[in-house]
Amino acid sequence: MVDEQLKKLQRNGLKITPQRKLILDILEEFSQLTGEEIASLARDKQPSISTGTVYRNLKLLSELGLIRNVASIDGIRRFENASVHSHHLVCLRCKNTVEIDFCPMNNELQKLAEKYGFQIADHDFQIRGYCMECKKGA
Amino acid sequence: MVDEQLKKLQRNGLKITPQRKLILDILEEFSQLTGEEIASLARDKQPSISTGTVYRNLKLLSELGLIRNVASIDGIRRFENASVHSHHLVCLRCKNTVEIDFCPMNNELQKLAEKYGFQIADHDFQIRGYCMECKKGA
DNA sequence: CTCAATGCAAAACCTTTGCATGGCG
DNA sequence: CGCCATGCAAAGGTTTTGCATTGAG
Repeated sequence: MVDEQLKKLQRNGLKITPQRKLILDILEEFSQLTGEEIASLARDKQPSISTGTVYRNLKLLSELGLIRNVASIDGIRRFENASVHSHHLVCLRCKNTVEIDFCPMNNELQKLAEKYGFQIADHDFQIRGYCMECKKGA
Repeated sequence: MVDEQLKKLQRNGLKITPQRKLILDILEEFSQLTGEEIASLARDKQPSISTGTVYRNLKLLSELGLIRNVASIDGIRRFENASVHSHHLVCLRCKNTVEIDFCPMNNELQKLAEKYGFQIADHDFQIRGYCMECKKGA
């Protein structure tokens, strides 16, 4: 996992525990996982980990900005590693993601928002479909 | 509400009930509502409506494509009317939305996706922040 | 009339929380 | 060692479901 993440924990007076490492590791490997999925993957590696701990840490890590909730068209809450500002291609089948070097946010859009007196906080852009592997099997 | 929506119900052998009309009406007026909020607004107009009916219909109308789940960074599931392809400015406080005439999807992006062997199904773009009214009060 | 849809209430799910115990710094 | 974090289990909130009844076509 990214060392910076652990340092950020420490800087905030929080402890580095095996459980937190594990969660960060999982979100390093996969993106777009639900709380349940993360808990399940965590249990595979450390059976004693409790669901409460997983959710508590997901919340805490979100607040620290290390991970984030992501948009999802199906309405299901998922998490991803927040180490980069990025937009994704998300595979609807395997849930794997491909980062794309494209951000729709631009000056034109900023001005458009201002025209409505709207103050932008953040944005989200997501492209959903099927990755190369899953396209084959479909 | 949009008459087309009712026809689509009929075309699928489904019935037009006061409850369904009500839900569509509510999502005509407001966007970005949670299931609970919709149920609550529905109860205001028709106290006898049951939560089960609301959720059953939200699911059914989603499957028909009349409404859709929307992305939300806070992980909370919301619904909106699917009558138009649109992108929004969403106010984080009052939940009102402003439609913007801007779609990030373009040829460049299509090609980028193809480069990864990715087959695009749909996409979602959302700008969050504060509307004119809520900005004042903040 | 008939079958789909509703209301009601219980169940299922996911997430959060209180409390005693354990373990990182 | 002290205090934060964990595990456990119970509580909370939202969504789903079974069943008898109602009502749209």
